[in-house]
Amino acid sequence: MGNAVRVMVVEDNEDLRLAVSVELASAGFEVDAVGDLAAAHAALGAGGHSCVVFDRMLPDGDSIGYVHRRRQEGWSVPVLFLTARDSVEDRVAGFTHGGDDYLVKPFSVAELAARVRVLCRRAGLGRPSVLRLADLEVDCARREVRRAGVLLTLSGKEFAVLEFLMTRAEQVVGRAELIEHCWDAENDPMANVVEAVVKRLRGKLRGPELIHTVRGRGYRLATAG
Amino acid sequence: MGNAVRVMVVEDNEDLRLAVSVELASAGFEVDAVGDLAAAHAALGAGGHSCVVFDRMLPDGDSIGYVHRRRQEGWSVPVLFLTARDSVEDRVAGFTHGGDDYLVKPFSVAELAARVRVLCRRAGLGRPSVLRLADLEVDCARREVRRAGVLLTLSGKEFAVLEFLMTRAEQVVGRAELIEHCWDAENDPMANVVEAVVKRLRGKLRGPELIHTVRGRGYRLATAG
DNA sequence: TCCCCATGTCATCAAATCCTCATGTGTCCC
DNA sequence: GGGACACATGAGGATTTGATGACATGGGGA
Repeated sequence: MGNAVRVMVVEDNEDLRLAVSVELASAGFEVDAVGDLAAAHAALGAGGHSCVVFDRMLPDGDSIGYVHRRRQEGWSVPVLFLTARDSVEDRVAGFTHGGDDYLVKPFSVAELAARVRVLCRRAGLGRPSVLRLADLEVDCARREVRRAGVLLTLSGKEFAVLEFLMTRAEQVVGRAELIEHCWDAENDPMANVVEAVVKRLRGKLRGPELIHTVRGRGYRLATAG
Repeated sequence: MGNAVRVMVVEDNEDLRLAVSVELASAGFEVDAVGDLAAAHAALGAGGHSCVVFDRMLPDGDSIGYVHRRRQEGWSVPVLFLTARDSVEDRVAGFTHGGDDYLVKPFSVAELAARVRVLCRRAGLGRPSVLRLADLEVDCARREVRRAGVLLTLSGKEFAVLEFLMTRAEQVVGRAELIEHCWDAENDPMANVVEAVVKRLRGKLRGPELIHTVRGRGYRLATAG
């Protein structure tokens, strides 16, 4: 979800880029993939990546030089180089120029995923993803909810419903949609489960009402009218 | 010479052991070299090593199993495996069992030195060997835990679980994740092993509760909330 | 070898959670 | 005003989940 660890892949060969991206994504990473140094530089500027996988040779330059320069500016995101060369000098060069690891082509994507995991662990884990509305904060990663700064303790269902309403803030969410997303696909609850949960939620979300009911259509999370 | 970085080499082939030792020594490391797991275990007991180079197969056992077991006890010194095998599964297995890097024979001693340097740097800069949360201190290197300054004696499992929770402080850690990291890969989800260990931990960690259970999701180490 | 302690297992307890039902309240349309 | 409808509310009970204590087992050290 929102708080996945984010990884950048810089590789000009499209097939390889795709294969690597797919593997890393299926390993649970959030992946950005670009084809040259210029694009990488632009995307990295925003920050937020826990690790970067660089092909050594790119259409607009050698990535080792790029990394070396950025290291001198204090850039510290872990880097893994993919290199076609197999000479020892090259390997050592990669390390001494700010690389944290390298992999020689051809390599296994599974192995790449394992190495990236190690590097990311080292870099610390991803940033919190927190949804906000008025004085309400929903931290999806930590499963925490705060209203006006105070921590609320919600049950699983309560959190699930609130989180879903939050992702659809300002929109009307129907009962069917809510059931579909927050309940297991089997239950055909005749009873008013949703109303019950919403009531408990309202009880815990003290303060100005945020969950508005739209008669005949569902609920809507919003600050005002 | 007193404060040189200290490295352990565990390799049964004498020629190779000598070659590696000489190279690492000339690279500025202080080197201890032994030929089997038993000797390694004895020498490692004293602590003080920043990195260990393990041959995969040793006369008295497979070093991967050894490292995996020690990781579960909370041992955290970076490890590099030397392996004759070149299959991808073996490589990945090395990582998931607590290895930080590996090298396939035949390898260049210069490259080995480069990798060892990286591992030692990681050990030094990476995470501090003592983790803190409120009045709780977990010294990963010494395997010591203090609460409000008083030393607690924890069993291996207890320490492993606490350390893992500590590295994920403030986050919710699921039972599966816990089992994956602190137990051998087989264990059935039948019994409540985790609950048992957590209970014992709570019993020893006197004072304000630090291990909070998040119903339906797992445990969370935190000061409040 | 024997004992002790760490660890895993089981049975049982306590509590949180969630669903259901019965009923109350408001709204809209005739 | 009176239904019909949609939602709100509150209580009770069933189910799930974690906590706890007792016990079995087994490996390591004295």
